[in-house]
Amino acid sequence: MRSQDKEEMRRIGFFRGVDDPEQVDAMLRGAFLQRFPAHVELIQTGEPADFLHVIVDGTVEMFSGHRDRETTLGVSGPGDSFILAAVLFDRPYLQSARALTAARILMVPAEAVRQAFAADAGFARSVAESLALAYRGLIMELKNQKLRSGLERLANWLLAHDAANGSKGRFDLPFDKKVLAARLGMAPEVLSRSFAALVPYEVVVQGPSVVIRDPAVLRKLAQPCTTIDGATL
Amino acid sequence: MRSQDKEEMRRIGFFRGVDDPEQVDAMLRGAFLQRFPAHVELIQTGEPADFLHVIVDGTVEMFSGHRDRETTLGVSGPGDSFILAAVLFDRPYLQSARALTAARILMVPAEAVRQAFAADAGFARSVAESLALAYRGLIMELKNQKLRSGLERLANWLLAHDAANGSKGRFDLPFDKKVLAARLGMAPEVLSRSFAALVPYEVVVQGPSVVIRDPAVLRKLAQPCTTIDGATL
DNA sequence: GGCGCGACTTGATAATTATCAAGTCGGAGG
DNA sequence: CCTCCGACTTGATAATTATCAAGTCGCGCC
Repeated sequence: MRSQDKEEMRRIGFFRGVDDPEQVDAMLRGAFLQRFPAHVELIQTGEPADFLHVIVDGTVEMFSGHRDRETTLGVSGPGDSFILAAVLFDRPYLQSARALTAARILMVPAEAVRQAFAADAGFARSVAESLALAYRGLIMELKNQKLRSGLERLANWLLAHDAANGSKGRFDLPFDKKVLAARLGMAPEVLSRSFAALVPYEVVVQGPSVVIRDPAVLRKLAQPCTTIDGATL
Repeated sequence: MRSQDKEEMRRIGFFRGVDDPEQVDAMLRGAFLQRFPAHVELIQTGEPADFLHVIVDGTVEMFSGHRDRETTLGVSGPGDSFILAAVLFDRPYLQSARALTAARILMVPAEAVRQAFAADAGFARSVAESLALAYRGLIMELKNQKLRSGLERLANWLLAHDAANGSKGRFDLPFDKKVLAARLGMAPEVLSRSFAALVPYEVVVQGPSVVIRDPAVLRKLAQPCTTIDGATL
């Protein structure tokens, strides 16, 4: 890793909680900062967790398949990492990852992460906090999946995405509809029909462009709830 | 808490990773060891996380509702706790808990847990490991829910439960079928029909008694997979 | 011991979602 | 600039699941 890249990596959020800067250097010593084009698979389900991947730039889709089906478990961005739990226990990945856009990924050797975890209390706490946040997100997602219909999930996703982007009532979908469908747990055809079903609720879609003309009406259908949709921290 | 109870509580698995025994004493100082009868709701979704609950004896159902639906997110037993993530961040519970059997629950004040987390590196690591384990369990559960049909989930649950109980090919369901249905993400009527659908796969059910006459046949339908069903550690 | 309530099963129907097929359109690569 | 491939939409049908209703059975409480 180039000196100037190392300088930049020292400052990323992932290392912020580390007490001893020497631990950050130890983790960076064997690390790679890799640039990937879109569509590349970064890790695969079932593979041993040799690296912790930290997203510096770009968007990554976490997904997995079983038999002839595939689903998207989450979409991650800068500051997120994958997969801490697999690295901590030195167990195979339970998910695959694919770059949705061009991405820069810091790949930290798993052993170095475990050593820092064992040696640095601040880092251990930081890891615990990341895992707690991820855990809460998954509980919300599982509730979303089990307690709501596909249409409700879409409506709530639209409202949450709008809120996270300044509540302007209009935005472009950040990724393909195929990915959004998988993320919401439905087939692409069903997402298409769900968007059509939202027309009476003043939602206008043209390609990736979405306009929510009357959020209050959509909210009536969606019935958002902080324990499923809320910001976790 | 009685002296002898305190002695017993010092030794539970939850405190095993703590470096400084004084931290365990500090957590136990304001703690309660409470006995609850079956059916009692121990915590409710949306409530502030004032205590960390550790199950000493008994079985607890983690569940949540939305609008007029309810689902079971997990069933926990001795050694498990709830809910670490809420306590760490001092955020409301995202799940409710109900005793399925009579239970003894150690209730540790949340503030004391946070103080020990900040002060004791061994405890912080132990918390991180618990959260990592729980996280992996949830990923498997979300995959189970999104990638399999209800019948497949039941078949895999039966095989996993049998394997966890000595692979004798016969066992009694550990809780009501209503709870199992909710746990698997289906209505009780659908569970009933799913059991009936398993008759051609040599599964015999009488009340809570289940016999798996030919595990190989059931496995053919279930298609178990370590990244969805496997033991996590 | 009897009564009442909730778990469970079964039947019927509605709703939701998946799958298959066919066609359009846009973007990427040659 | 043209061609090809994949995303997306629309139509049709199958599969899965939810919901409602009604009846049975077992357990707990009085």
